[in-house]
Amino acid sequence: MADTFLIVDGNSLMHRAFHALPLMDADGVYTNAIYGFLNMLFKVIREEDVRYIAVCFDEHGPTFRHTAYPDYKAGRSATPEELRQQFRTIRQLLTDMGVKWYTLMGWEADDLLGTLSLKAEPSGVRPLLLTGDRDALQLVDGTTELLFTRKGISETILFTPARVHEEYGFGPEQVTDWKGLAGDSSDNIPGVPGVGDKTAVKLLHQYGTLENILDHAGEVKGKLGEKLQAWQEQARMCKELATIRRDAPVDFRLSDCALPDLKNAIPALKKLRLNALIRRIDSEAVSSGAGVSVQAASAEVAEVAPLALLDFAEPAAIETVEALAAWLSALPDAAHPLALHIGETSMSVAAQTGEFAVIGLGGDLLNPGPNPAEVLALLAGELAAHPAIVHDGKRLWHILHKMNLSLPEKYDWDTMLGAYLINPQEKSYTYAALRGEMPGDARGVLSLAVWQKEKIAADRMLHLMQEVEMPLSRVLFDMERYGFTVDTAFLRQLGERYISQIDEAKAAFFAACSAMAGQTVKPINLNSTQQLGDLLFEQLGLPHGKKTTRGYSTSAEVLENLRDVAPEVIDPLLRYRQLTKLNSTYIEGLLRLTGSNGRVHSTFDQVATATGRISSSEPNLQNIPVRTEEGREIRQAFLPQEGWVLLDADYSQIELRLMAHFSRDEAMLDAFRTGQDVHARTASEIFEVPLNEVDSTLRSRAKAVNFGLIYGISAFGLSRNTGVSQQEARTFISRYFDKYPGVKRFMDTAANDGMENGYALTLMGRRRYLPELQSTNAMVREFGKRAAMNTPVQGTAADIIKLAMVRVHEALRREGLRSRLILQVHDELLLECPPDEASQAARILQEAMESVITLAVPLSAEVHQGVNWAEAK
DNA sequence: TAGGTCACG
DNA sequence: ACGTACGTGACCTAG
Repeated sequence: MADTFLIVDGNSLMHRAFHALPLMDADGVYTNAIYGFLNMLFKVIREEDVRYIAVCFDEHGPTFRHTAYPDYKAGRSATPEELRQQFRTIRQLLTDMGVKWYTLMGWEADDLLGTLSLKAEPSGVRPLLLTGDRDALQLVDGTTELLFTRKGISETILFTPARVHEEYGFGPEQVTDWKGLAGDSSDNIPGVPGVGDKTAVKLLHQYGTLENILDHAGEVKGKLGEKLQAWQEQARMCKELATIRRDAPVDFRLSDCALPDLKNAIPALKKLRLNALIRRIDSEAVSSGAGVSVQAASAEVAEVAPLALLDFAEPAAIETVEALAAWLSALPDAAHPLALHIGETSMSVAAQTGEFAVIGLGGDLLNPGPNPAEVLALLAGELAAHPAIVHDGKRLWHILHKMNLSLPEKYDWDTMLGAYLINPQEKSYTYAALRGEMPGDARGVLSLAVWQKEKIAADRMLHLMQEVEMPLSRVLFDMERYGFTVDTAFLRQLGERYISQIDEAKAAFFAACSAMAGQTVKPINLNSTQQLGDLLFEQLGLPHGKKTTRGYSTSAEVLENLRDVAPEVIDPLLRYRQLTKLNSTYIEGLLRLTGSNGRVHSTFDQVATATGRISSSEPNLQNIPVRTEEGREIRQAFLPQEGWVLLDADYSQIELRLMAHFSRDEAMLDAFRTGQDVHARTASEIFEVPLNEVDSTLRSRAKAVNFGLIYGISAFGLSRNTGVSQQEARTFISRYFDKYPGVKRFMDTAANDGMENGYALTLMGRRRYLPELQSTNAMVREFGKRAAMNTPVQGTAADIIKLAMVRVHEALRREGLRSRLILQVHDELLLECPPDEASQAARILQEAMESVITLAVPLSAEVHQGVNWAEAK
């Protein structure tokens, strides 16, 4: 095998390292880019068995590209000083090490890569390019390969011509054609306006080269064709700008590039305090993991339970129900909390005063142990009087209720809910998973509870625990118990209709495929994305977009883009997808879970989400269709108890109101205080048109911006979700922040607080740890920032509706009503009520929801009544 | 069991 | 900077 000649794009790698790693410094001198660069270099040198090496840098000053196109790279932000100084240092370091580096006035590093790889070819070496710049993919051919850095700089991917094809759907020789069409915003190369990556790939598939596309622009239908014609000069120029030159006048001798002894760098690395790198050179362990770990000193991380067990008396081993009764009667007075634990083969009880008993339930035929039902009845009787300490109260309430036993009067602590508040992102909240070294009995539960109480008080969540989460578990217990009536006959009828339409869609799809292929295509399992991808993209040759780990993506988003190419194939397929989803999840799934009483009893999981929301499962009643007319029909099957009515109340814009509250942004506060249509108002502000001239397009764009804010906005996300270009999205966002500076401040503060504290907080003090903010991977850190911005908003909305549920539940009982809460869908509550109670219940509901907390803007809830869920919306 | 897809707020 | 909107659960296929 030929010797490897590693040719490095120093600019690209330094930039990538700089942005991927947190700023590190040695006495005020920044080192993160240098560290990342060398780390990657050492890793590749070892893994690829490098024999020759050269590093290329840009040289400041105009290049031939600027001469051809004065705006080249104009939009790019200036290199920050923290990076510029590292560029100076790295050149010196490379010189010290004896690593050959190249730079040439008027030429970019890419061009040097192209030139060196070409010049080296005759020596019979294997040129291997190392870069994070996609342009360089055009240099890949039979001899030259390319290592592309990914995920910041922590990974590389090796490109051969075949791999380029696989990844992008076109070959190295088409890279420049692609750039000519789609442009490159980072270099300020415009391409053809309105043509993005996907359209460009589609065109290249059809016509091969840019020139051929432009020659046939007349055949391309619609707006796209017009644009191609109008912008053909620009496209040609962009292609030229993107073309890497391979004829730079450099003085190159392979022998200059022989790999030197890396130890030469040690003194300089010492000065920069890059000890980890020195160790790697020393030990020759220039190896695995370019990953670096840097911990922020002050950021807190989630704590785990301590091991300390409280003092207990020797366990009383109890074997008979009579003995248990005697033991219980000797317990201290009812003011003391009592912990109860139900195990597989035993039950145990522990008092805060130190008493502890275990009752084995087992035994055998000759010596039968106590009957679990009798034991539980005794314990429940005792527990009813004492404040109860339990793990997963809701589950216990179900057990007691099924056995017709009374529930504890006072609820002192729930270790499952405690563990959730301490850290809402544990994998599992079973007692077995949480107890650590604690015994698996009531002593352990009690000890854990005592520790948690202290911890939660210190974290200022006692109120959230005692006034929100614990009372809520009783409310959820009732909701699960009551269930929701389902009209099974109606569902079955709807299902039959779906099935016949599914058959039609399927037939239409295969007919269209056969017509397109010119022969009968073999039927496939339409539910298999693999088989479907093969049919669409291999057999029919449709242009494919994104790829997934297993093959081609066939998501609705991808299919939507193929509609103008082959509507007769795509439309029935989308229809098939929609109908099978409705039928299998919402018709068959729901029917399977409907009990003989005609009701479904969902489970509400109080410890499932990172933000404080509850989740619903078996069935999930929080994702019943509503957005499309056809899906919405399913809601007609959800009924109140016979003869009753449904009330549906939802918070209006609760998350945006919270954004207004947190940010105290004047314009936003004003919108809510004066009861304006917020999205219209936003549109009027950012598009600078009078309120009465905001049309539906502007309003819906503004609405998307508002949504984006709640999610921790990014231009990419906004563009992908609305179809506007990334450039436009950027403009919308910056105009938004100009008009709503308070919101901008809030977002920045949220991200900063998260970084400093290590967690995000809601209004009621719920916390979510964000270890992602300490990651060395820039992408992971960005995610952490968005979560830091979103969690206070989503989490506070969750706090608020939870408290409202507790209040509504209480108020209904206090007023002696039979009306009851049966469902929560994040910002919406559903009640079923006897008709004569409906108006009173509606008042209670609205009043409780709106008065739960006082914010800087009013909370508003709208209540509707109906005979089914569709009608009550 | 994991990944892809799609239903909801 | 080469990836990306936040939070969920159910169904299906493929290994």
